[in-house]
Amino acid sequence: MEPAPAPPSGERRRDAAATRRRLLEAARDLFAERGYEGTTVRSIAERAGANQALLFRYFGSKQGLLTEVLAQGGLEQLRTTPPEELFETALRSMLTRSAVGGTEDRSLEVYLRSIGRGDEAAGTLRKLGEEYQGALAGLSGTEDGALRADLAMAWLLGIGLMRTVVAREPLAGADPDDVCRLVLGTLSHLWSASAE
Amino acid sequence: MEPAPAPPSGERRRDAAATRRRLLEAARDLFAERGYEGTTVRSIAERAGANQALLFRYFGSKQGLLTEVLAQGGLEQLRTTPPEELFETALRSMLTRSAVGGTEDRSLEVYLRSIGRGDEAAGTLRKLGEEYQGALAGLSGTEDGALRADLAMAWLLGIGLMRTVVAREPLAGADPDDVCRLVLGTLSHLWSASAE
DNA sequence: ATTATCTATAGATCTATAGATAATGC
DNA sequence: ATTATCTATAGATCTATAGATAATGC
Repeated sequence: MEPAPAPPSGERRRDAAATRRRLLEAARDLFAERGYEGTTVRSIAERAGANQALLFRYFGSKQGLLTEVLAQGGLEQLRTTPPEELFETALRSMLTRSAVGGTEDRSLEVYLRSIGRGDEAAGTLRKLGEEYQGALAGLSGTEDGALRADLAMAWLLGIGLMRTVVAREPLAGADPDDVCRLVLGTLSHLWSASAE
Repeated sequence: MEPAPAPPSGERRRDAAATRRRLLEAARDLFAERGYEGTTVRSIAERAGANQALLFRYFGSKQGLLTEVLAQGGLEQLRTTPPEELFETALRSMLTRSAVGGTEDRSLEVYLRSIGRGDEAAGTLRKLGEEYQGALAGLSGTEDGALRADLAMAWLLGIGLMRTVVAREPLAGADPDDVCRLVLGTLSHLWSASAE
């Protein structure tokens, strides 16, 4: 006999590891939807179907939970993509939010929603940004490659901001291919243009 | 005899209009620095050198104060600037935060720092965005002018995000003229490029 | 017996209001 | 007398903790 393979819904077997995982996923989603400060620990616990006190038992504090959420979402994609494809890859993944419920990376959304007080998540995103910058800076042959890389990243963040946070039409509902074509076509001038 | 022309610092003459104005300016600056929700009414009153209860007397609520801050700033500039200069004006005012204490427009900063939390302030802020879109949409002769306007605004916000929030070099410390030249030069292709 | 989970609550916010006080103008 | 300003506090949050309860494994 297998020992209760699938917990019947409504009832749940005691399992600290699983509860911890549910809390982590609930936090990731709520932080991404409402931002760090806009999310209460009680709402996280409720979505995870857990008691609110467990959050502190397992993560110490709300801040500790954020740290772990961002640590889990990774730089993996960045390191396995060649620089010349990097911008397009990042842009596309921001335009098409794959709706998988699993271990989706939503750290960029979390960051975008938590902008208000930079001290919370800024440090973590700064690291991510540096890696992107380093990879993109070489794309332009010019001396100010790093500045151009920053500007490209700024556009990427801005598009994410307008789409997922502001959610304004027509950008929010636009075909990713159309957006890609416009942005990549325009950006090609940024890489190659002289300083004039 | 002039009736107390300049109030000696430390002492202040009773003046409801002036107090109201000071509250408005303090709110504008704090909202721009910390976002709407990150700012407490007490901190606004303190910076304005006024009692916290006066804020509610003069503006009804914290939300009402935000509405007035945005009305005085962004909307006015928006309506008095011709569309073809609008983007550059907004970009420059975001790049060079003129340190005047007067009626500076900081609505984009407020927008940037507050839009994350999709609750109270969102509605008021969304209106500001729509006005910008409407003004910019006409710049491109193409059918998808609104989309291109959104993309331009996305870049504007993204640049503000990278400069004021992420504060990453070299963008944060770059010469505003250099940034303007690169961005405007690149964007000109966005307005004119065909859909390909 | 161990420990995952829950109850109850402390303590620190924050917005907003009611009513008192005191500086102004007539 | 009018009204700008201040005091005091209600009422509604929110994070975090201490200690009780109860489901598990030996």
